[in-house]
Amino acid sequence: MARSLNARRPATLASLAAELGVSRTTVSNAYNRPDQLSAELRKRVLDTARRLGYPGPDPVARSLRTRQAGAVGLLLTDALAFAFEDPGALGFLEGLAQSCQEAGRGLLLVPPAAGPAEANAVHRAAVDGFVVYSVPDDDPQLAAVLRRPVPTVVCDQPVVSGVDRVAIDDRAAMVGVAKHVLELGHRRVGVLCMRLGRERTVGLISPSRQREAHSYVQRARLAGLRDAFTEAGLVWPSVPVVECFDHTLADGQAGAAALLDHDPQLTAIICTSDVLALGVLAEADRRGDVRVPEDLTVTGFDGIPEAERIGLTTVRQPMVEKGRTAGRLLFDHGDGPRTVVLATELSVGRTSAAPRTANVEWFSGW
Amino acid sequence: MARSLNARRPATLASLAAELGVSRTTVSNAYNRPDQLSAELRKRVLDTARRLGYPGPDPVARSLRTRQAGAVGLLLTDALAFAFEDPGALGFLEGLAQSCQEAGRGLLLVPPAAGPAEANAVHRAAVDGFVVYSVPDDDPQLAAVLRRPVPTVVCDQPVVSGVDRVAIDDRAAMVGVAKHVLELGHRRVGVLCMRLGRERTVGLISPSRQREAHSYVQRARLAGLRDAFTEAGLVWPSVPVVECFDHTLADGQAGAAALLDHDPQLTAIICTSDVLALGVLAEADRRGDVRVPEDLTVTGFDGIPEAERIGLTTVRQPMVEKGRTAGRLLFDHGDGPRTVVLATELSVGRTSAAPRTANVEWFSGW
DNA sequence: TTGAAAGCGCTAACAC
DNA sequence: GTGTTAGCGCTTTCAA
Repeated sequence: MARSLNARRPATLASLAAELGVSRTTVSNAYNRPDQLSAELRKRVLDTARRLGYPGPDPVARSLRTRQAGAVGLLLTDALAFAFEDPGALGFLEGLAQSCQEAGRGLLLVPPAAGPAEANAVHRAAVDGFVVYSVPDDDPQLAAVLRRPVPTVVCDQPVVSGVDRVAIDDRAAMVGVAKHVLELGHRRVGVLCMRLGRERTVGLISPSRQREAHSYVQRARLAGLRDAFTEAGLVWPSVPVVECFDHTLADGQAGAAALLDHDPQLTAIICTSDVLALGVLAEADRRGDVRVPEDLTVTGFDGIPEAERIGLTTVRQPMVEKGRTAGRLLFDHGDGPRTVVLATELSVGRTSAAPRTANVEWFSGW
Repeated sequence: MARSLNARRPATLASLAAELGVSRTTVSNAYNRPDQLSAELRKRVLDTARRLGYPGPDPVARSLRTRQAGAVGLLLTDALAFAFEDPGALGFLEGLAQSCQEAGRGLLLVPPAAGPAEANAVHRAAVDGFVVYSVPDDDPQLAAVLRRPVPTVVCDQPVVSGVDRVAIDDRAAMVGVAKHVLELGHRRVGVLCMRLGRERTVGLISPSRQREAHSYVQRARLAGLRDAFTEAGLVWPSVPVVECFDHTLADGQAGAAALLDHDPQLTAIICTSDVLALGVLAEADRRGDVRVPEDLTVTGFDGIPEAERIGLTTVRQPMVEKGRTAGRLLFDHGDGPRTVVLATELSVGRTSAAPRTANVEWFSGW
């Protein structure tokens, strides 16, 4: 691509104007304001342009002048490809793409940082605004975005002052899941969560690591569990929590194995995502002697299509709507920074039931 | 967003230089060529920048100067969201995103045309190159891309002179499917294909419409069927072909219904995509009295994950690899225009079998 | 090391 | 309806 990158444009607006013996304004108008010149002159301009191989006004030069890029930048966790494998991210992308299309804006997927901070792709992105989707709190690219003087919308992230935000109430939703599980009578419960920080962690994690998680969403969901468990009289630090590094079924399965090896008596595993929950189901299936929900209750979070299909007990959240809302906030830039909190819904499926040795009597309810 | 779009930058490279009492070159070097000035001066520049709220060199101005945008444009059929709903497009996108990420380039999804040709988003895209994925031959956006003086790669499209291309041999692959079905003994076969043109068509279509299809891929696949059927002694124009407008399971199901209503004696339905084939399976299931493969053989094309899972007979094509190759062609711009044809593989699954009243005897083989 | 000068290609006021 | 003037903000020779 190198050579073509530096290729001279075959013709410019100025050279076209010279060829035609008119001013540059006239040529510019031929493209941008057809009503500002005679149809006949316009045709002559366009014809000559074609003859000279002039492809129309250079987009970059035009952007510099008009201060509009006609595109929004999207910042995602990790690899770009991550977004295409994660059903949740995919829904978000779909919604955002819809908004962009309606607004006639392009959607620029910004590649992750690689190398020195100064070379960050965020600094090179020619965009009118950014959407930041679920990146760690301490992500340097997020910091770079916030420094750029363009409107920004964050999604599934903590509040940033002066920036629009769209989210769900992760914490409350997780409280709902916990209550559901506890009300069924479960007392020996394990938890599977997604990556909390940059480092690859294996096995059980401590409450302090939970609190210090760099992922806002995971932190909030775990906090919801902690609150509900504590309120029910359970000792949260004694609840086994396993962190998965990759957000894949395979990692969820490995996490489930760790959890079940740690305490074979567990009657329920609560997951902070559906993908992980699918991994738990796979592990239960592999073990053979663990039937769901008879022997093990499994819950997820997100409401991805696959979860819906198999009847996973989970929290449905409107992923597509989230993306669409992010776009809307960006394009209908209102007065001050706003936060839109979307509704979620507990969806009780076929993967949760009372434990076999349920002893619901000594649970007094909420 | 309007206000912020026109917002003045809080500071520019020039104002920073003035404030510091140095030249603009020095400030520019502080960002782009750290080795060209003392570490101490550089620090002073960067500190002052932070204090003044200077976010670093403006990406658009820099692009104008360097003639590099640091991004690749992607042109897709129809709606942007299509990319995230269609499993094939998704795989392609994933592969392309990988290439872009490795090359440190952004990936700009160009919104579809809406309105006058002059307002086409292709003309506004600040990119160093384009990838065009499976758009109709007569797409005005494609024409606009080809006029832009940047390298371009087309994928699943006809050859365009002077432009790199990545594809599979759709026709040969479909000949393979047809042979498979014919060798099983099927003679009453129906065909389900994707959209051939811009207009919404319903029901059976004529051979002439097939030949005049604006979708290269569909044209090639149908041609493969025609060739194989003809070679086997069947009369192609008598083979019912139904066109689906939307590439969805629902449309595939409706198409299957049309086909089965037209000829209840069909023993096989060949589809030009897996998604459509899944629709056929759904319709067979709905009818109850049509079992697959006992009563009906169904084949797809693409090898999407869902097809793999249920054991659909189909043609596997490397979608992700296709995307990655497109990126590679763009970034390692070689000598002349090149075409890369990727290999495909017939995958015989559980949805194809001999017809119940098979009369294989009078078929002499190939 | 640093600075001065030149211009990337275009559009928006404003005058004619 | 058309032209003139003045930059948008930056990088890059080249000279000091």
